[in-house]
Parts: sequence; C-alpha cells; structure tokens
Amino acid sequence: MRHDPFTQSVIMIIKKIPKGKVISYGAVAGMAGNKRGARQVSWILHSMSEKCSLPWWRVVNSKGKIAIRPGEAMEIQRAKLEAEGVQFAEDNCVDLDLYMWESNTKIEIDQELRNGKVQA
DNA sequence: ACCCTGACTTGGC
DNA sequence: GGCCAAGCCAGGG
Repeated sequence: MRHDPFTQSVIMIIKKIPKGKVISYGAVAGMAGNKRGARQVSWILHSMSEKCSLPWWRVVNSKGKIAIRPGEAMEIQRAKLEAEGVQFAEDNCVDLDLYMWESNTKIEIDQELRNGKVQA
C-alpha cells in the first residue's frame, strides 16, 4: 500500500474518531472512498496502528462487536474502550446506537446517493 | 504468479 | 438470531 490515497484517508479518519466512540471497518472504508475495503482497513490497522499511533481499539465490526478473535489483544481493546466510558454487553458488543461515530454524515449520504441506494 | 489467510460484510437458510 | 457461503482487497509464503 504505502502511499495509496485510500490508506491515507483511512489513517486520517481513524485518528479523528472521538474518545468514547466506535466505528465499523466498513464505515471507515466507505468514508475513505472504498466501501468494499473493510478488510483492507483491518490490514492497515494491523500494520500501521503502532507506527501512526492509531486508536485501533475504537474500530469494531458492523455488529458493534470486537472483531479480533479471543485473546490478549481483545482484552486490551475492551479495556481501552471501557476506560473511555464505553459499556459492553456480555458478548463483547457495544451499543452502536449510542457509541457509533458518525463523521460528516453528508459524506456518507453522498456515497449512498452515488450508489443509488437512497431515495431521498 | 498462485494460493491461503485475515482485527470484514452482506445475504440466505 | 445463529451458522454458512460468497464477495472483496491486500499481504505473505
């Protein structure tokens, strides 16, 4: 990847996630311009989170659940979020209605319109 | 270059 | 609502 604009956007977006909020991989990918790039987002976090000091723990899957498989990293993510005031359900899920970060809704709507999925 | 894997998502059963 | 299969994009062997 290196200097792909998509990667740049993803990094920028991740850095802008407010404390105490979460966002899904797909949403990040969509904001960055590639709605299909959810998996790429995970790779970016996996490889760049430390280098760029990205708040990777604020990224969860579309169900509001921690995406990583059970393990130490998962515990860390949960602890990080709880420390920011995010409450978890039993199954490591958060309430997206409360914690989902909606950055510049206009952009998202614009994306939807381009895809012709919204009837305003 | 091919194949497998992954911190994803959506749609069908 | 949970499990399975198929799409999707990139990196690594």
